[in-house]
Amino acid sequence: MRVDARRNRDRLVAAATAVIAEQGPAASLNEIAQQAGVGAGTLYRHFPTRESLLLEVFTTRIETLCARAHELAESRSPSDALTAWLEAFLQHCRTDRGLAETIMKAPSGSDLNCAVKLRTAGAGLVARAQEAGVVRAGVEVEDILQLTIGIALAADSPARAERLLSIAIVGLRG
Amino acid sequence: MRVDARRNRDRLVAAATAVIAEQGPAASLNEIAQQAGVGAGTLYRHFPTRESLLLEVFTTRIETLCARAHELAESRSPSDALTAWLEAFLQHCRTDRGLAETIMKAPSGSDLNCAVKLRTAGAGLVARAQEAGVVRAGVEVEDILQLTIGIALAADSPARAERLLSIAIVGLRG
DNA sequence: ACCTGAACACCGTTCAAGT
DNA sequence: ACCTGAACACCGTTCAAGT
Repeated sequence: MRVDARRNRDRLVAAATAVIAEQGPAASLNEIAQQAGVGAGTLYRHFPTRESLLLEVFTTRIETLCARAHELAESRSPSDALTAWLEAFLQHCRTDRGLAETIMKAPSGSDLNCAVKLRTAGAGLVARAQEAGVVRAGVEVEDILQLTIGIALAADSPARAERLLSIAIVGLRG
Repeated sequence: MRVDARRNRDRLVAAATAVIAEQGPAASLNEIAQQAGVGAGTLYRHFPTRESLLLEVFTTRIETLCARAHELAESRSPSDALTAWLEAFLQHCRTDRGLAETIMKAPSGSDLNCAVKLRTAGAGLVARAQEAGVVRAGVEVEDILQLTIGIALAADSPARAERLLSIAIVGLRG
């Protein structure tokens, strides 16, 4: 990769992070390119779809969540660890609607590994919770993630989101 | 209301129904106006926001759901009635993403009475279910509707949606 | 190889001009 | 009173032309 290409890519991600934080995940791609000091075509070469750009922007946040999963697995009971992690995930999805929507729409066989990482991190917590009998057998990580994302998208207030998540968690026990 | 105004309004709703069925709730308003044989300005006079047009289009469907609530309340047990109604609601939201999103975004104090009607119809079923001990006290209709809408929005397949709803219903019992 | 930026076909929304 | 439709400022996306 040529040095100027690398530099342009970095600038695009930085600009996208700033603009998306302001305008949300539907932010204008032209504006992102302009703010990065780059032609529109360059943005499209580096990121052929909007989703690919969004996933790049969210990578840091997703990695934070994965790290949190490992911390919780070591420091808390199976039940507490899963609950705390889902609450953290819910917060992220709510402060960043783009995160929720992007993960939701990412095809399950996606080669974009950050969504995969998230599923893997969650799977550990879920398995522990199932062994402890807090989550009934047959429930998949994917079920739990989608349920949490749905709550993040549909809840009309933070308090409601918390409440719906706790209802969902009770439901997981069977 | 002048007769031509009335006629234009009807044509707009008919055109919107057709176009939205094809293109989803983000369908082009210009195209709807054009297909209705009407100027763009006329659409805006009758429906100042996209949401107001969407709610008009969905009114029929929402009334169907309300009627179903009353039928179920008379013919089934409290538990079955609520479950069956939520399944019907889930189906509607999934076949018509616009329905889910529109209801979700409709301000709770909205004067658009179709969303209110839906809440009222649901409230009867929820109250019965609570008396029967199938839904724990403290849960609001609004909680249940938002949870179901969230599931409709986030689930990646019909089978998943069904599964998530049944998890949620278990959670409602407390 | 990589980048630029004008060009294209759209979008929502407004508003002077018509009837 | 109500409607029309051209006009405006956008949008995503492409692609010839440049370095």
